[in-house]
Amino acid sequence: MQGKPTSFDIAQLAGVSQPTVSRALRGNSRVSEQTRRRIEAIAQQLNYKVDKNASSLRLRATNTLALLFFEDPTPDDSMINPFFLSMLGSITRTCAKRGYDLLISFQQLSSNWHVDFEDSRKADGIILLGYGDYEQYHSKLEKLVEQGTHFVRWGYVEQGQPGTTIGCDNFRGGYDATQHLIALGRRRIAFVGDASPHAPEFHDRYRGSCEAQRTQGIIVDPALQVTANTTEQSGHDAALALIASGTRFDAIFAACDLTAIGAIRALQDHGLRVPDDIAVVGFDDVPAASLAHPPLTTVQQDCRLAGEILVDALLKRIQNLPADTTALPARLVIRKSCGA
Amino acid sequence: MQGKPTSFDIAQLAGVSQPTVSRALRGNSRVSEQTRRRIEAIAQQLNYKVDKNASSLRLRATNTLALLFFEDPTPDDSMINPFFLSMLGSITRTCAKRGYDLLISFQQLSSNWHVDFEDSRKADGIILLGYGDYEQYHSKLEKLVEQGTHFVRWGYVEQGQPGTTIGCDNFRGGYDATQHLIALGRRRIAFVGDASPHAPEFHDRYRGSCEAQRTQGIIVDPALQVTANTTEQSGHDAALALIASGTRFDAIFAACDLTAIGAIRALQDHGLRVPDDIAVVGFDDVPAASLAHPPLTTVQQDCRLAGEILVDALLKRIQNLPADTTALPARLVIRKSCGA
DNA sequence: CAGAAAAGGGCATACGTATTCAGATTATGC
DNA sequence: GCATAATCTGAATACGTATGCCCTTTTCTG
Repeated sequence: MQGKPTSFDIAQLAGVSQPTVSRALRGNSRVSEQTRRRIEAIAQQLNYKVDKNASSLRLRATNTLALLFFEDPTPDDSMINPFFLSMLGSITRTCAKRGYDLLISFQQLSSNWHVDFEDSRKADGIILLGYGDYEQYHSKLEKLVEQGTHFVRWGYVEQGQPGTTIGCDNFRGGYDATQHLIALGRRRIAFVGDASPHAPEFHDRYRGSCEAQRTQGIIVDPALQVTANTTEQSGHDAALALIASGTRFDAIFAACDLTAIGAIRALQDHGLRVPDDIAVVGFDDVPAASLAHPPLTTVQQDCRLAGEILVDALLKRIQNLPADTTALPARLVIRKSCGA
Repeated sequence: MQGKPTSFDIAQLAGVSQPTVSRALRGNSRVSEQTRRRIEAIAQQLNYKVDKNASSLRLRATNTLALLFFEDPTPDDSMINPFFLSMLGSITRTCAKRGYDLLISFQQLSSNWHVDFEDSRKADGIILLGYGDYEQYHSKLEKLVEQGTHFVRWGYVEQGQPGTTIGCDNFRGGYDATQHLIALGRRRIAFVGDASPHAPEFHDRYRGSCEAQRTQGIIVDPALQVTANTTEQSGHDAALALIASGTRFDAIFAACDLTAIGAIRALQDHGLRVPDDIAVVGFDDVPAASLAHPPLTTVQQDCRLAGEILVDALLKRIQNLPADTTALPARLVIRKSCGA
């Protein structure tokens, strides 16, 4: 025997056949306790590990999940939205707990990811993470369903969508954030983010914000909606545009924390005090939110829970059990930036 | 044919044998251009993908790398050092560029990671990332070498270590950071971080700092070294301890940015102005560093470059080519927190 | 104590691909 | 025109594991 030992090597040393080794190590009840122990001892001694490739080939299952990140607008290498990074941490850990390996991959939304991982049997199922143009996304999801690929998705939650989606209650988050600003006496609340239906999560946050305003008798001014993507730079630029427009405003609800942080920087650069002159609320509660100056009030998405639910939902789907599309609660975290 | 198509299915439709399909799709020159095209067309049409498990089994190569994170002290789920997250981004992208998949896994330094991934043929090699007690680490590295496992490591750079290590010039980084503080007129420079040889990266940063001080005729006061780990909380606590000790100090060099940020918070909570009263320099240049208030002067490690080099070095090792242990330059990034 | 059932283990084979070796066909050189 | 080389393709097989099926031995059961 040279190279890594195989089940045949173990079998020979244990004086049994190869199938017996396989059965023993997999816990098949048809091998006696005594034999099993002997085999296990020898396997351990030789540092034998089951060859995952051969095993997966035979079992038609890889015990591996694939995590696909989409980054539509950012050809820039370095930046990953910290919110997704936090989720990644939770997903990784949950996979480990469940005995699965995790394959990760960054994809352009436009590429052919939807016909790769499972078709080549690299993974038993895939988790989709990321923002992007929903139209483009949606059609690919349908293809995944059609192919019978197992997948779950983090994002915009709507019953009747293809597959299982886990997301947060963006509408409610937007509502609560805005409600908070109103309670602080703010009346001219700007929305910095993509309010178009192409970005349904952000669209929902915006809708929630509008609803809260209407409930309080505030007439929503379209001039207060400034489009930005999820980067700090974009938030900075949008805030500058807002200031330049001359529209009066006393608060900003930003579609995500990075945007909010960028906006705060722009405000401060213009001598506006946060929160005294302009109150700001973000969304996500990324680690940087509490570090911002002033600390950012934001709507927290529970990454840890989300990661767990995503993985568990996917595992259910892999076993062909039903897994429901679910909206997790969004929780307002009040910090200093919205005023006392 | 039911289920996913195999090379036999393609062969039948193309009127050739299975081996010909395999050869055609792998670009073996011994199949005619015409035949290849026909086979490729049919494969595409049926959405045929090579079964990775079967392929890997046969080729004894997986086209997959494994990334192992160590988190020694942190049983806390949520926190991953953002520096490593940045590196993760770069590693992932480089893997993709090189046509490799990436398997990621979080491990306790004490677990048996060193006999898992490659033995079970899940990956062709592994990348090790993370801080931890070097003693424990070192012995496992030796075992990896002994087993012939392909690996590269990010961390403390020293010629003659087992395997290939890529790291940054921590000594130089510490030197430059401290030199900068001295140039600003600071003379009582505290080090917040683990200065023990068990944490050789940080130890080197400390040594560099001491060297810079000595060069300028400053006598290093051991009372100014306060131990902390890499978390914000720990930096906060260490700064409090330093203040409580009554030792006079006018600057802090923190072993990493999170520690620095925590320390700044503690200083500010005590009414000390940063940088006016106490100048602070960090290490890593994580995204949060520029967001901190005031923006943090720090020593940048080039994550993007590091990730690329790690992957490429590992690929070399997998091909049994030499891959040198390398120290990348550390670059001081001056921001506001160290005074004008 | 006979017959049946249960327990334990081996034989053969399948999973899907890639390569070695040999055969077949066509082109080339003299 | 024949030998030789060059080009293309197929048959057989190996990679390492897991399981259906069958056979042997032991243990019940009445």
